[in-house]
Amino acid sequence: MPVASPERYLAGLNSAQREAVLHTEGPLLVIAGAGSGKTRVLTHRVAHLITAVGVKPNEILAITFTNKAAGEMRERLTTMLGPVARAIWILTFHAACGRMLRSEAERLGYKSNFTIYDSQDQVRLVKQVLDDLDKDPKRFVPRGIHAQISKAKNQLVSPALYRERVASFYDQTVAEVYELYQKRLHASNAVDFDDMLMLTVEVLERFPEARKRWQNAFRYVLVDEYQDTNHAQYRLLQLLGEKHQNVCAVGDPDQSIYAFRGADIRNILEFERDFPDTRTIALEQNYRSTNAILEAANAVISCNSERKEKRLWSELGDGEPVRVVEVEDEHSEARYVAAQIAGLIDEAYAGSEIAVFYRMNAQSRVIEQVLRLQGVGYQVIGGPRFYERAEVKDVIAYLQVLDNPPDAVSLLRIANRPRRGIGDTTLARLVTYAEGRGISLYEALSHPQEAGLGTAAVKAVTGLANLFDSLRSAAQELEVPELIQAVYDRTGMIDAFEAERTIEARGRIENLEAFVDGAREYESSTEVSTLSGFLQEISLFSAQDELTGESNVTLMTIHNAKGLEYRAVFVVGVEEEIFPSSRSIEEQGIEEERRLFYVGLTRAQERLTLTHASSRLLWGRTNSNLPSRFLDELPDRHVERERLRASSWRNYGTPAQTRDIQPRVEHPSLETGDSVRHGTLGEGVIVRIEPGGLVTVRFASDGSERKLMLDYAPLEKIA
DNA sequence: GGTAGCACCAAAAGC
DNA sequence: TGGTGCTACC
Repeated sequence: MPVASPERYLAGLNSAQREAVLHTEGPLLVIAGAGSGKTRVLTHRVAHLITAVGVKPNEILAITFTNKAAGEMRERLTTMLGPVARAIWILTFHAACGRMLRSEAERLGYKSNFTIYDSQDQVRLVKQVLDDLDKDPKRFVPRGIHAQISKAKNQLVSPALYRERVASFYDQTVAEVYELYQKRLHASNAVDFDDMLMLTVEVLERFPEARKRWQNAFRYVLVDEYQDTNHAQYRLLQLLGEKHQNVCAVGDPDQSIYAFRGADIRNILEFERDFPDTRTIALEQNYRSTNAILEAANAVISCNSERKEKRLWSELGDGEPVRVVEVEDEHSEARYVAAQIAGLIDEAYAGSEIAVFYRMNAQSRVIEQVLRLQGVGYQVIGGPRFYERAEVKDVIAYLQVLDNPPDAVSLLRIANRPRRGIGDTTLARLVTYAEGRGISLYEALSHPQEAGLGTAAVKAVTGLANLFDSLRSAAQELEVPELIQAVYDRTGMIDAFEAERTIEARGRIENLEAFVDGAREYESSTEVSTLSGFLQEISLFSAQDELTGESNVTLMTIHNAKGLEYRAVFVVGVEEEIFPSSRSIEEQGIEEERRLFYVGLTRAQERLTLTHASSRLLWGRTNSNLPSRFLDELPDRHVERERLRASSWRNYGTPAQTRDIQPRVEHPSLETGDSVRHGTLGEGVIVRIEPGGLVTVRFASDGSERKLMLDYAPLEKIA
């Protein structure tokens, strides 16, 4: 069994890191620059608390934002400490709140097996409520209203408080919707994602016994990515840390990029004010990138005024200069990036060590096209998540109704899926009837006649009620995977997809099968397998762990890239209106945009290339964008700027040119160092040959370097 | 009650 | 340009 000894684990740390590990008592703020070994500090600190300070594992609460981060931390601690690591509370904000809330749910009138609604469910519920209140859905867009409600909850604004603060007619409507929305959730024994935080805070604030219980439970609290916390999360930490004051926040204000979803950078900037006698430690030594890359990043971020001064440095040498390349349009940009990637792979970079970042998902398409054409393996991170797929959500909705029958949103979702003749009219009647009688929609299913339904509808609804009866008794006897199978069989979901006979339906069936596999995994990984337990687990799970790509080049938005690193990074579309985005320019969000750019730059270990196009087709329109202002903020040192000649690129990478079999053959007769003669430019020397038939020639006449396409340039070798 | 076709709109995304 | 959500029609 691996046991960490202080000598061993302290030896691998620099002095700032060591101090952060050893300063165990009282509030601690660790400003951790990109690549400065933040996770190392967190894990070592926990190990130190347990092995040297003698803290019990279950007295430590380590909070992250993502399941992935929590999983990684647990894994590393298991390596260091062995099985005791299992008892530490290493959880996401939501999972931690979920645990506390389940055991305190009764205080707020919920049952502990409450259902958790994701954002899709939330919007559906808002829609229903708007409908019931007879609001014009054009004036009051469900998504927009939901955003308001979510924002209010993040700020711990209850429906009552919201109503007090109403400042416009629109607000007035939101207040009405918010109130009814919250009542509906409660009636369904359901909470939404935002409630998990807000209600946990409410329990801790309103019930002193609960507050004492959890304050005593956690002697030490650690939070990762503190710069991304919103007000509710901030308040939660205050409450939990109030007694022991052993709150350790780790984060980097320069990497705060989630204001748009409620994160408040002031939480980290004002931590020292909020927790008196805070010790602050800055980690500035970077173990990831060359100095060329860090100097570029430092120069850009220093243009922000809302920050804590910090300067990253590394011992990894200057490295290759950062390259800024101007291309003609998004197609030549894609071809250029593809050619460069091919070159890196020739230089023995693995595909998985290379990434392409963009500001918005829509930019990935062109890049994907060219990479496919070039035969370069790639994976795109982002896009629809497994558990958000419609068919998967359908099964989950069935399971949720079985587990928690009052859950009306789930019941409405699957009442007519697959089609069984229960339309909107029928459902509306049932809903009205249920409300009139003060019963749940589920109970109303057993009284179709009383609800005033026609003969056909009565038959259909009775069929549904019977289906649920049969599934509920199945749920008593079967394990989760078998129960899911029973849902497939008795609802005819799979049959319905099979009848479609389309590729799309095939894919849906595969997803449903994968879902059963997921349930099997759950069953084997837990001691007591229950339906409730399974649902709780998956409702907080979401795929960010698709990042396991083998040898593939990775394509993703910069937001997705946070926390990751690659030997070579390309950032495309570094143009005004794109990056910074037009919205951020209008709304004065440039500082956050600059931080996002900074996050992108600091992902690179060795090579960093930034491209911008002089024109670009976006949303059916061609725009000419200026190079991004961020490019002007780069230093001259270690930065190389070049412009690709349009003509050399026009046809590169198009199907006729594609070398399918041997995509990267070099021109056989030329090597670096060869002398060549160009038809119009005269004599020169080859300084670089890149795959894709690209050569760089330094011309003797003026010493200038030009990038040329071998296939087109009038070049001949001279002796 | 189901579906085809059209109009509309457009960032980023964790749980 | 491409995906989505609603209206009009079968």
